[in-house]
Amino acid sequence: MKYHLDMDVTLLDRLLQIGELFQRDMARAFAGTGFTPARLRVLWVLQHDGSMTQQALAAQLDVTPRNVSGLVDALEASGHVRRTPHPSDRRAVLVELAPRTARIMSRMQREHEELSATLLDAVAPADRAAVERGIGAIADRLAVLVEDAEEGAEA
Amino acid sequence: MKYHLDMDVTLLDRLLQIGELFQRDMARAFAGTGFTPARLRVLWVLQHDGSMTQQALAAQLDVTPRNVSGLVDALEASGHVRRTPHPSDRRAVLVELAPRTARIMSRMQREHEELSATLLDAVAPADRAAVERGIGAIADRLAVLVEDAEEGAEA
DNA sequence: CCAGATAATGAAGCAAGGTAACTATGAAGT
DNA sequence: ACTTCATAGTTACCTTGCTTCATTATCTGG
Repeated sequence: MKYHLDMDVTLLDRLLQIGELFQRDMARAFAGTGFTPARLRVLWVLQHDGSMTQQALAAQLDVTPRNVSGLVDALEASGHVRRTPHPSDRRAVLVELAPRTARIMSRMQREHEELSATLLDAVAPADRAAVERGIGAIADRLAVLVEDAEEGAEA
Repeated sequence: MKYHLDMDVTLLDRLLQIGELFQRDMARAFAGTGFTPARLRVLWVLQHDGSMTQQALAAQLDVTPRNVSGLVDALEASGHVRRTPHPSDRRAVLVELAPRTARIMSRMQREHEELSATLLDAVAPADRAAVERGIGAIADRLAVLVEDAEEGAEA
């Protein structure tokens, strides 16, 4: 009841639809858990790259350090993350995932891979290789276009 | 500097990357114009389906009527939209696109189609048909999965 | 050893988007 | 006619994510 698939559906329409569906599903899956998108990104980076200082987190997430403070505050209050003193720099803290949360993230990673397989399974076998190549090519092309646009906007 | 494309990049990773790139580009393109995603969706629906009441807009956009009020407030203040009295219901107002904004939306539609063509152009010619079929199949499968999940969550 | 950079936080604020409770109007049944 | 109920919008308030500016504590290089 939300997609007007009547006429002229472009490739881009479909890709946007996919993006929107992902967002909707994320929002539903984490509703009421206290996991917001920004907080999930923090957890994701910690899972992927291990403990790090808030400065490093800010750089990875491309947000201000002040912001990371707030996000880590929330995650620490809910027990998903711990602040431990940095071994060699008493100004800094190391943010690390709580073991329980690390397990949650691993499970999410697994579900992520399963979903990927399920989606590929929806594609006709003869088309799969082409789809994987094609989506990669589209992502790369789009990355270049967006980067160029951003550089142009700075000037 | 934000995508870790090192190992094990799944199809889903690529699709998520594409979604994120779109969002980034949208955010950049409309920064400073007062067009936010929610407001753009309002304009899009008005362009596509013509003038309607705020209730109808709320239903189309799947947001609360209150929210539509705020969005229309902002769009009216910037002159992109007009509120006119409903001819037969004095409670309701009809929201209509300003002509100038309708032209802007048409231009966006054209750019949208151009971008779609550009992205398809990045795909090897021999893969194009398969990619179009495949992305359609993925979008459909994902739509079913998300809807099922939402129904399951209600129960 | 001190001048300046750096890590984190406190205080305040902004824009976007959301819900809940309220007012005004319409519609339907007796 | 009039009571009841549904509907259209809006006023008030909350949360999230993010920002800037100022402050404290610590590190580092001349």
